[in-house]
Order: sequence, then C-alpha cells, then structure tokens
Amino acid sequence: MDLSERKLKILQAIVSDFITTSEPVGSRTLSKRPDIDLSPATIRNEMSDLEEMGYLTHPHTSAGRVPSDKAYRLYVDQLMKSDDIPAENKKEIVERLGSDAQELDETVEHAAKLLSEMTNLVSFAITPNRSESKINYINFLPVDESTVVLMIVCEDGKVTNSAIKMNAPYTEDNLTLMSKVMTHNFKGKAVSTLLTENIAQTFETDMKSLQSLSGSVVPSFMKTLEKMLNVDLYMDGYSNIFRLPEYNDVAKAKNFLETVTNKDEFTNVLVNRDKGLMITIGDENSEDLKDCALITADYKVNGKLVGRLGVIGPKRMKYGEVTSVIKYITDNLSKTFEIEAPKEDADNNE
Amino acid sequence: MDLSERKLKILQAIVSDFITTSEPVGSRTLSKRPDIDLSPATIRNEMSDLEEMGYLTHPHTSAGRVPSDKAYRLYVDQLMKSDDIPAENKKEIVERLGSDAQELDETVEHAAKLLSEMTNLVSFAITPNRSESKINYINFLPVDESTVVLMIVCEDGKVTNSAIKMNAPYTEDNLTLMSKVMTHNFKGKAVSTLLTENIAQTFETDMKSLQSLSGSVVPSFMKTLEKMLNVDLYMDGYSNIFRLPEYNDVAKAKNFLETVTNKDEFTNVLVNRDKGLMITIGDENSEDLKDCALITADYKVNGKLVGRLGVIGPKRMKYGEVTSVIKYITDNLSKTFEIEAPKEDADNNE
DNA sequence: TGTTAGCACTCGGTGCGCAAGAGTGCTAAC
DNA sequence: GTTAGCACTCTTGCGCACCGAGTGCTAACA
Repeated sequence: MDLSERKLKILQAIVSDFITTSEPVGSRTLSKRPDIDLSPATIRNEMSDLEEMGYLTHPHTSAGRVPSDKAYRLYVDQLMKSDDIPAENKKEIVERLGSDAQELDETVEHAAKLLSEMTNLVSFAITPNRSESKINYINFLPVDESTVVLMIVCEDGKVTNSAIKMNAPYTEDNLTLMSKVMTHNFKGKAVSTLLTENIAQTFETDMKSLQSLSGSVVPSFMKTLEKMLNVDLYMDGYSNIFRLPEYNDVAKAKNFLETVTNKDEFTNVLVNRDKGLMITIGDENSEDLKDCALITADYKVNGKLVGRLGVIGPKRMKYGEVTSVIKYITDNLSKTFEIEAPKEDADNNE
Repeated sequence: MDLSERKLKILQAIVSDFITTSEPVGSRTLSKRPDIDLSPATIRNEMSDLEEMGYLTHPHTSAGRVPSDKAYRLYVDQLMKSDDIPAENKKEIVERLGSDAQELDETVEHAAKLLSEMTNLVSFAITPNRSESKINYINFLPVDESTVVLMIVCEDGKVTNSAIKMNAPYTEDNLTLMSKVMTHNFKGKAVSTLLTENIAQTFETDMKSLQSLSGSVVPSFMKTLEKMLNVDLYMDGYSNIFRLPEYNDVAKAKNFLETVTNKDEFTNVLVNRDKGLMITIGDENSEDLKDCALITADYKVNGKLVGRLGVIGPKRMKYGEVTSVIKYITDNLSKTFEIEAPKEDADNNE
C-alpha cells in the first residue's frame, strides 16, 4: 500500500490539527474541514490504513488518531508549508539583533531570548567553537607581586584571559620576554594545534633564564587554551513549557527540565548535531528527549566560525512557523557578525 | 496574652512538624510526640490561643493548624536550632570549593550547584559588585586595522575587555599613548568615580593629537566601565521544586519559575538585600515571592568585595539545615578567595 | 469498486452520593 | 487548669452510572 494523494491530505490534516489542538483527531472533525470533502466513514477507512502503515496511533479504542514520529517526519519533509513571519516580528528581530555595538555573547543571548518569545518554546544558543581560531598574540601582564594575568588574543578578536598565581618571583621584563617569545612561537597557530604542543619545551629552548616561572605558567597556559574551546550555552523560556498540555503532568515537566538544565550534557547534544537547519523528532533524538522535537540552525561569525541556535519542545510543534523564525534569526545574526567582524568581548579576570 | 513556655513549645512542634510533612498539624499528632506531654484537648486550647494571636491558621474547620508567616519568623528567630552538617557534606564542600586553581566565576557557579544539591532547593549566587574596585591600568591592543581591544585591569585583578570598532585609522603608537595617558589619569580611581568623569576631556587636554580617535574610544570606554559593574547571576536546581508538594500545582510551578528565571529582576532582589545572613519569609518578600522564603549570605573576595549566595524555596523550609549549609559554603568561599586573592578570570572578546 | 449510512461497541471523563477519617470546639467532669 | 467525651464540619476516596466521542464493521448505494 502506498500513500495516495488523498491519504497524504488526510495525514497532513491530522498532523496540523493535532499540532494546534493537542487532542486526538477523529474522523468527524476531519470531515468537517472545508479542504476535506469526504464522509467520516471514508476517512475512518483511510485512517485505518494509515495506522497500519505506521503513521498514526490510537491512545485507546474510542479516541481519535495521533500522529506517530514517522508521520511528523513525513510532515516536516513533504507536507508542511513554511510560514511567513509577521512583519512586526521581522522588524523586532532586525532591530534587536542589529549591529549596534553589541558584544557577541550578549547578542547571542539576546537572540535566544527573542526566539523563545516568538515561539513560546524553550530556546537555546551556543557560541562558536574556537578550536580552529588562530592565535594573534599572547601577553603577560602584572597584577601584584604574586599574580599575573595571561591574555591570549585570537585573530578573530576573541580575547581570553586568566589569572596566574606565580610560585616564583618575577619582573616586568620577564613578562615582556615571555610575551614576545610565546607570541613569536605560537602566532598563527590554531588553538587545537597548540593544545597538542609541548609548551614547556619553549621555556627550555627559548627562555632558559625563565625556567623558574615555567612551573606556574605552563599549566595555566594550557588551562586557558582549554577554556578557549568552551562554548557558552544560553537558554531562555523555561517557563513556556507550562503552557503546553503535554507538560501538565508535573512528573513530565520535571523530567524535561532536568534534562534540559543539565548544561554539560545538553551542550554536548547541541554541539554534536549535524550542520545546517536540523529538525530531529522523537526517537531521532536521544532517549532523554524522545518525546521532544529539536530544531537548530547555524549562524556564522566572520563568515567562518559557526554557532548554533534553536528550540526544543514537544513533537507537536509548529514546525513551519518555528523554522522560519529560527532561520530568520540565524541569518540576521550572521549578517550582524559579518559586518561588525570582531565583536565579542572579553570578560573578567581576577 | 503572651507566649508561655508551653505555647512556644507547641508552636515549635507545629512548625517543625509542618516543615517536614507539609500537612496541617492536628492536636492528636502533637500529643503523641514524646516531647509534648499534654492531652489533645489541652493542645487544642493552646492552639486556639495561638491562632488568635496570629501564629497559626486553619485551612478549613476540620483540618489541623498551619504556621503563619509570623510563626515562621518567630521560629527562625528564637525556636529553631541550627543543624550540624553531615561530615561528608562538609568534606565535599571543602574539596569542591578548594583553592585549586579555579576561577572566581567558575567557583561561584560551582558553589551554587553544590548548594542546590545539598538543600534540594533552587540556589543562586551572584558575583561581587565591582563599583568600588580601583583601576590598575588600562591597555589598548591592536586586533586588525579597524578593531582594537580595550582592556581594563583592576587592582583586585579583575580584567575586563571589549572590542572597539575604530572609525578612524590608528597606529600602534596611538594605542600606546592612549594606554599610558589613560592609565596615568585614572589609575587608583574607583570604577564608580570614573563613570562620572568626563573622559573626552582627557583627549582634549592630554592627547590633542588623538582627537580623531576619541569618538570611537570614549563611548566604548564608558560602556566597558558599565560592564564592570554587572554582577553575574548563577542559578541551579530549578527542577528541585518539583519535589515539593506545594508546587504540584502546575500553575504555581509556572509562577515560581517565571519570577525566578527573570534574571534582571531577580538579580535586583538579591543585590538589594541587607548584608549578612538574611532570611526573609513570605510577606517580608516582594509580592512575587510572598509564598517563598529566601535565605542569603555573603562571601568575601580579598576580604573586601562582597558576593552573595543563597536559596529560595517554600516557607516550609528546613531553616536550620539550610542556613548551616549556606554559612559553611560562604565561609569556604571567602577562605578560598582570600588565600588565592586574584582568582577570577577574564573571558572572551571578539 | 469505491463511498457512505447506520449501528453496536469501547472507553475515558464527569458528576453524584456515600462513608470514612481527621480534626475541631464546646461542655462537663476531674 | 486539665482532660474526656461528643457532636459537628469538612475533605478525601471510592464506586457507580451516564454521557459523549470515536471506532470498526456491515450492508446498502452510486
């Protein structure tokens, strides 16, 4: 049995109906739709077929039909139409993500917020991974007699710094020398490359006189490099889930919030997804998220670095609307970060 | 009518019973307690008095008594005993907040996490306010032909940096001069003082030749100063609220999460609280939080700067246990940040 | 042969009444 | 001042009947 035109039409009607109402869809309801001109009985026959084919299920005998994961997949791939974004939303996105002197972190956080507001879902965004960013220069700066700040500037303008507790006394000249030698040795290399390099070696060959500082500096340096690889995760709209009937059950809400607030694991999920506009539904996700749908898309920074942004919610999601908004936001982010090239900001050290 | 010894004892029993069970406490239950040797009838009379005095309420005629906000206040002030922390928890706190080369931000975030784990409540922590931190030096660093990184280092080791988009061409010498002049002019001044100062003036009097850069630099400089005043808020344990019967009602859970995830407002609440170990209960809080209790305590950085950490939960809270844990954690934080003085870290700029 | 009307059947949800249980307040006795 | 006893109140849980939505099947229709 294959999917006739009519079956597709019915399936589409069921999915989109269920998406808006979250109630199992019955044959009578369907037959009342203007775009479907069939009697309930005919529809029942078709639905029965669709169920046999794995597109629909039945919560219990006397309930209507509910789409299966397979149906959502089909819907997303073939049946849904991507919706237009209301002009005022477009305007708001453009305005609020505009290029006006914002920092990358801030803008990305903002984008996540905007996204959750416009979709009424839980949104998230991660900042780009810097593993392939190249070092521009390295600087050691004095703070007090036992503390030095290490600052690493990437070619893309990203500045990372951290404090180093010195176990041996140092002079400003020492710091200048270290800065020079390390910049000379490492400039132009990618962070990921540097991580595999033997930094201590540099002290032995090029800064023999500063061997005493190597013990304090090298571990901190490595740690800072690792820190540069961290992607930040922003989330927003947690409380939106309470609008959804599927989370009226407190236990479900709890599970959802637990998996989603587990920053490390969730970041992992996001980082490891495929590139581009990705929609994963139900069992296409990991066990924890098997009742959810995730939509993500990428934004670019400087046309190269890639960050990611999206939403998570029930499978019953307005895929058309949501994907449109996500795409619009990521496109705008890319535009913002393209013109204003180096726009992120360093934070705080102590 | 005043509070006899016996009334206090009964009140204490009611409060602590209600805190553990969350069920209204009846006279019979109370009379069974080994520490109360009175008949249910006697207890009923006392309870009736206590109700008249405003310490107890009645959900309905045939239910037991529930403590009022006034009762919680009395309990916290006079009746509760502060509990010991299990040795293993102490050990864990010491280990996980230990001085081992962590950044301030990270450690504070960690502390919040620890706190929520140990109390099963929603925890939060804010980083110190830097308004009185003094400038150590100011540095402008080249990134590319139109981008410069501004870096401000405080005496306490805090580094803040941000990218500046230059509207006019610059040379490295320009940057060096700016760095020197501004450091000379502003070193030792507090951030809050600097915010009121006319920076543009500095260009006119001391860097006439660099007037063309002033337009790009001054606004960014001011923005960066403002950024230095931001306190970061970390929260953890959102999903803990689902363990509490008071949030079995989805609407209540929603309200709670909404107020608590409103970062800006909630940060405000925290920043504006009184210093030291603070417990606010029910209507002592703002309208939004009138069903909650907040406990906060301060930690010190360098013995001066003050950050804050605490929990929020239902008024029915194990005050003794929770305050002990909070105090233990803040004490440990203060110790960590005292020894390791400058330990925060700068983040990223682009 | 495909479509439709009709009908028996299923099953979750709602409302109602009833009994049980917990707790109170009051009175009277100790 | 304390306590036992009792009538009263109110919530909670349970069983039960009923309703309605929806199905599947059969038989008739075009």
